Amino acid sequence: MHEAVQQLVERMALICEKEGMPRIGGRILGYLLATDQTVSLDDLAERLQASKASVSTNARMLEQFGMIQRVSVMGDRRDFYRVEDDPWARMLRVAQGRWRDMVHVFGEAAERLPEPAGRARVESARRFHELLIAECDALIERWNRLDGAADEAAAPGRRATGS
Amino acid sequence: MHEAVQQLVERMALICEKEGMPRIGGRILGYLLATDQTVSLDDLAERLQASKASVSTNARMLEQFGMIQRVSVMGDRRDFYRVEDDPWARMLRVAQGRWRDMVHVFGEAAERLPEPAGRARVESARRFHELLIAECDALIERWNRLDGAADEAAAPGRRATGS
DNA sequence: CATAACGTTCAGTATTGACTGAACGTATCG
DNA sequence: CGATACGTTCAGTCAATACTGAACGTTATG
Repeated sequence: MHEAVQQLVERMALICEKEGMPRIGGRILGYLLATDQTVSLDDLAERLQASKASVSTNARMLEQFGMIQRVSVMGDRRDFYRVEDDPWARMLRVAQGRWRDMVHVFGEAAERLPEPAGRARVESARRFHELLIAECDALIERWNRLDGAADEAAAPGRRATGS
Repeated sequence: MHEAVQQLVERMALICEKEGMPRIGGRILGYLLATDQTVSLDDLAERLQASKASVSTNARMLEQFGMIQRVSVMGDRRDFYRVEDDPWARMLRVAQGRWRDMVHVFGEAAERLPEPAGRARVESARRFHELLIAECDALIERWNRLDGAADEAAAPGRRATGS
């Protein structure tokens, strides 16, 4: 395994761990970002030196987050994985969901808290997260324009299909 | 302790835990959001049913994140804590720091990865996070305007100092 | 100067949860 | 229909870490 790939894998492992998700999830994401082929579950387990069980669980979690994609190949019973077309925008969508929960929590608290100042503060927190959600929509839209333009300039007609 | 306060405290505990920080940190933040007084370390420990050691550690962590503020009172040797004026914008600043790290990681990988498609993907990830950082600045600025306006409308000249 | 009231640090404990290996269910092939 | 090759689930293990109680250093106070 190429040294730069390995470095990215390990760094993504630590980054993802800091964000609260399991270390192996970061390794999978890092490896799939680096390679252009769709990789089978067994291959992932072997390359990342992890058990099939762990890779299976974490890959499905990443799929849930919309960051990687399970792809089936005709004539092959194995599952293959590749990174999603735009994993980061999808990641933001997940974050938006969490913020929506916080909006709900703050909204409820803003109505029921005993102290007026506390209510005002929590109401402010609610508005902040609502703004966050709205701005994220705008950000994603802007990113789609930027990203599409840059990719076309760099490599017209991309999306290599791997193996 | 008022039921709504307790509910907010526990929900913030779970939210913060999900984000990867200790549960008691969330409790402290929730309680300080709800109450308008500056609270001593002992009081926090008693109200949240936690040890002084734990509260001390987590309070300093929250202070590091810029979400709460340690305030000293003349004639009193105790430390008091209150929530920062705008904890959420400060939270975003911390997130920006993490994204800057990711920009660095992706930038390095984009130069060294063996496969061209991988390089393009990682370079795209780098650009995305740079956009994220830039947009956050704009968001914070917009929030400052919105928040100031709304607060003035609701309670001209607030920032009650508590006990 | 001794005592008391702080906050912090540290060793120890307990709990969480990530990870593994084996068993399982299922589909494909001979 | 048996055998094989998958992915998933589950019980068990292990490491990380949140949390606690006690000891410590420090500052005020009688």
